[in-house]
Amino acid sequence: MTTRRTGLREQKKQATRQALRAAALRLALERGPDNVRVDDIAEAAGVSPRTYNNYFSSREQAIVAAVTGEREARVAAAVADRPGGVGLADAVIEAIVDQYTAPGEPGQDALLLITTRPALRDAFIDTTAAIEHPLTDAIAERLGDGAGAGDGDGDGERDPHTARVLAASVAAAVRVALEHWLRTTAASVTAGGLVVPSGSLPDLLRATLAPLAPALDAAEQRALRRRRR
Amino acid sequence: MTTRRTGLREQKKQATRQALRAAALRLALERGPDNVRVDDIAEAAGVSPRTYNNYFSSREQAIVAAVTGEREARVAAAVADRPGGVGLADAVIEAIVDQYTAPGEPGQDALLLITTRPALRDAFIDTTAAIEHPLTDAIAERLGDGAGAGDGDGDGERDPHTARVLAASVAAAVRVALEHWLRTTAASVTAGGLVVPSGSLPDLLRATLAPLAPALDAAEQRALRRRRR
DNA sequence: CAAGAATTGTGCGTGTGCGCAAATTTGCGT
DNA sequence: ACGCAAATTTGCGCACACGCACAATTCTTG
Repeated sequence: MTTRRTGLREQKKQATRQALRAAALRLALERGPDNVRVDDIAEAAGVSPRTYNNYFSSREQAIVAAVTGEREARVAAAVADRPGGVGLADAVIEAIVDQYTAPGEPGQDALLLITTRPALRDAFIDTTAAIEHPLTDAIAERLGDGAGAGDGDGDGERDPHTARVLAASVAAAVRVALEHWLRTTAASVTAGGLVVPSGSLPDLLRATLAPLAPALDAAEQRALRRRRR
Repeated sequence: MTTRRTGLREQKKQATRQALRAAALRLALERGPDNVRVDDIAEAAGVSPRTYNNYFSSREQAIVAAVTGEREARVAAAVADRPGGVGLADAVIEAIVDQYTAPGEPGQDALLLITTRPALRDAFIDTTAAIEHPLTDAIAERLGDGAGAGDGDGDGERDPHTARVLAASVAAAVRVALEHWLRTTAASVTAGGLVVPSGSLPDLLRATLAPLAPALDAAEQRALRRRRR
């Protein structure tokens, strides 16, 4: 009811997407990421090279997607699941910290690979942009834009901008945090010789998102006041 | 003392960059943007195609750069020039409105061309990312991070994150505003048949940036309080 | 003023992104 | 069960982004 449009189509689609991600990561780990052609990935996944490009627009995207998974959807769900009692800022910040802290499946070697190669780091950072639209919907929901089931792109809401701006700002802040994290960890890797998994990524995320808390809470107060009217 | 590093080198560099921008826009206007190969642009600017790619990584970037110019530097300068009396939020918002309202040189036909073609619209939207770093420096300056002349990437400041996050958020908000503006104007163009230059872009920018004002002012208050200590 | 260092323009080759149109698969109505 | 419409895959082809090695020009230092 939520995401299935026809059932079998979407299922097969996700299957091939999954196969491509897995193949890309596996090959990138076996040989270096520079010794992997897109033809190899396509062949390993059992599809045509052209089909591969229908799913991912770059080789790095596929590799990174194997690690990030469906983080964007999980973030949105996490925001929606927080009880209404906590403030919007806390809800958003903690939801993000949760989703970016839970290592889930990513093997440490995959993360090392990503932090090492610049192209992969960039692709990993670009991933944060994907959380913007789901997060927009989640925030709009919490702000109580009562105007129906528009999926975020319609112009029917009371204030179309606030949710979008806040979501975009949060995504940008997360990107800033990841950039900083990748820079420092990369530096420490170069210096120490052994990988330092993190300088406490949760704390860094909280510190980076903190400046946005006033904006989030102010928007929530505005929404409450307007709704009460 | 500000931007010149060696003098003649930078001068020639800006000259070729300018030549490439101008050639790209001129050719894109004469023929359609789809009938312009990068070889043509390079030839019109008198450089090799390879050199062209040293300056712009896509054909659309070059065309759009002819219109946007050095907007990023002007935004930063505008923020820095506001008197210290006005709040940070007002300073940033009005500076941005000024720079995005002043049409400057862009001919209306060039703007029409950009709003029409999707690829050019995307490139135009991506331009907003460029204001992030200059804006970071300007905001950091206003927040009075007293720790020396670091150009924004050093870690020597008191709070390295706030300025970066705020600048990134502002850039993201501007991007949201431009996306909305381009969508609606494109729709009205399709509907009306004649181009509608804007539905008051300044007001749209102000409305889109408004949700960030609490964050900007809160950061300023924090900085003041910390500095007084 | 001369030699060295650094930066920029250039040619070449490779891998890749993507538009287009035909072929195949899937969903749905009857 | 069958056929029509929509969506997806695939092959083809072209233009392009980018790494690498090298030549030319400019800045620096003795």
